[in-house]
Amino acid sequence: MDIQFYNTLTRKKEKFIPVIDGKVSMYTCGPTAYNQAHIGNFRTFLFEDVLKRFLMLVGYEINHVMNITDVDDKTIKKANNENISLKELTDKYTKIFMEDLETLNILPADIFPIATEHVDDMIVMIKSLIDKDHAYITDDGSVYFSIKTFEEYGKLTNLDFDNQIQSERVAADEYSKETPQDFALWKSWKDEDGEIGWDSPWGKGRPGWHIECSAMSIKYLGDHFDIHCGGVDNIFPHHENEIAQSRCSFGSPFVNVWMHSEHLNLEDEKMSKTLGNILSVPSLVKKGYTPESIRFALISSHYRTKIAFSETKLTESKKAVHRINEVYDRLKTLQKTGTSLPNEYEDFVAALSDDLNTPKALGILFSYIKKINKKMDISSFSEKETAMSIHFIENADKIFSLLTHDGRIPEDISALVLKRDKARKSKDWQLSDKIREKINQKGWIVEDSSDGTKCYKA
RNA sequence: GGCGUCGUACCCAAGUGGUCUAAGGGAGCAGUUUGCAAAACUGUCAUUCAUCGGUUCGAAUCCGAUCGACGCCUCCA
Repeated sequence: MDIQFYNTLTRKKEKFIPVIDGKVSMYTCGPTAYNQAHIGNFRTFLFEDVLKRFLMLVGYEINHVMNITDVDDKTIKKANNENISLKELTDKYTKIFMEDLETLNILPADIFPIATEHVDDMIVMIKSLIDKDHAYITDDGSVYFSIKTFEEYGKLTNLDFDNQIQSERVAADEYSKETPQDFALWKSWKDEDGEIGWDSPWGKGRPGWHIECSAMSIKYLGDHFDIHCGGVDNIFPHHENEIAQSRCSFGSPFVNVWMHSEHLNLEDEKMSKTLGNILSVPSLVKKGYTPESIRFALISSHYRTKIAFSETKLTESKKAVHRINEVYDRLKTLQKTGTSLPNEYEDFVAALSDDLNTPKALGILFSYIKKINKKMDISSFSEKETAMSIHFIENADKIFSLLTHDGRIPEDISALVLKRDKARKSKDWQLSDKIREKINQKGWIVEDSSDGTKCYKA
């Protein structure tokens, strides 16, 4: 079955053919380590996670690189404001980022290259761009990429720079540039940078924003790799500039498929610090939303559509996730034989093969669940069917990761549950209700079903 | 000004020329089950796809116009 992905570069869905048969190399733009990543950032990281897991499921070997940006305007400013070293600041937020990834069960990249550890690689690349006349040095020792030397500049963004109305921001920028849209490869040191700076052939300074991704992606994935992802806001200028630098420096095709995820908004508002509506992963978990329901909320819309995020959505997601877990638990109590998969599994894979249509794939999974529940209700479910159902759900879970994996019940709770079961057996309803109340107060829920007593976190 | 996206039930959300009198989830309602409660399971829930025209044997899907929401045009996932 063909896999198709929407390529931002060509603005259409294309058949996915990896550069090397059976292997996929992907680069995903990571965080800038100057604050805690918010739920909107994680929408993108989760899209990338699902993409990667899907490619793994269908048999590809993945080489995944995600950068950590630990030097730019924001990190420098914040470190100097807080009077701490750049490393102190970025280590702190990198650590938090890694923890949040783990919370959401996002598979780690194979390599997380750090920008400041690759300044030499960037300098080599900048040098080659100067040598090839794609870049020029200004009086203050900065280096700029000259966009007019690259014919394809603007292709990714679909912008025509010859007929652009100059925005105020651009016009107000450094006047030493040849063309207003030329972008910095190297920024010369300024007073406000404080201690932060690196030596280069053009004097002390620091790398521009885009060069790190070019240098690091090429270092670890080669100058022609399969997929490069990020949020839509990265299309311009970040990825447009990456293409310009990389292609001009190496003369190679660089990236085959560019994939970008749409934004997540809070209700209708854009998340922003001034509005104070930033949601972090730990803050949602603290409110009682499980990582699984957060995952569901973020993947139940297609990655190229905007999400209006809300707590209502999380509550609904929690119930949907519960439904999957419920049927899985039910299946687990039955005998099974065989290793085959149901026909619906093909539809499931086909949905994901069509530009990673996660909502459709979830729909297929849920209607399958309804079907097998009905069958189980009238107890005409064979051991073979049980096995098929379990395999389908487990395979789907390899991508979505919605089954509750750490449902471990603390000892004091399970002791109470046992005590209550005993009371129920002797029909001491008063005592059993009392214990139930106690368990509820501790934040757990007990339910009596025909399969026995169930207990899970509220 | 340029480039582009979107508008599907009470809410969320697939579907992009015929199998659509439109998948799936949540809510509601009804039933089954149950010591009770909760949960679970089942059934039900859009002759209609922002509006108006057009193309076509056939349109939610293509084209045009209108209305509405939004993104990008060097901070941003």
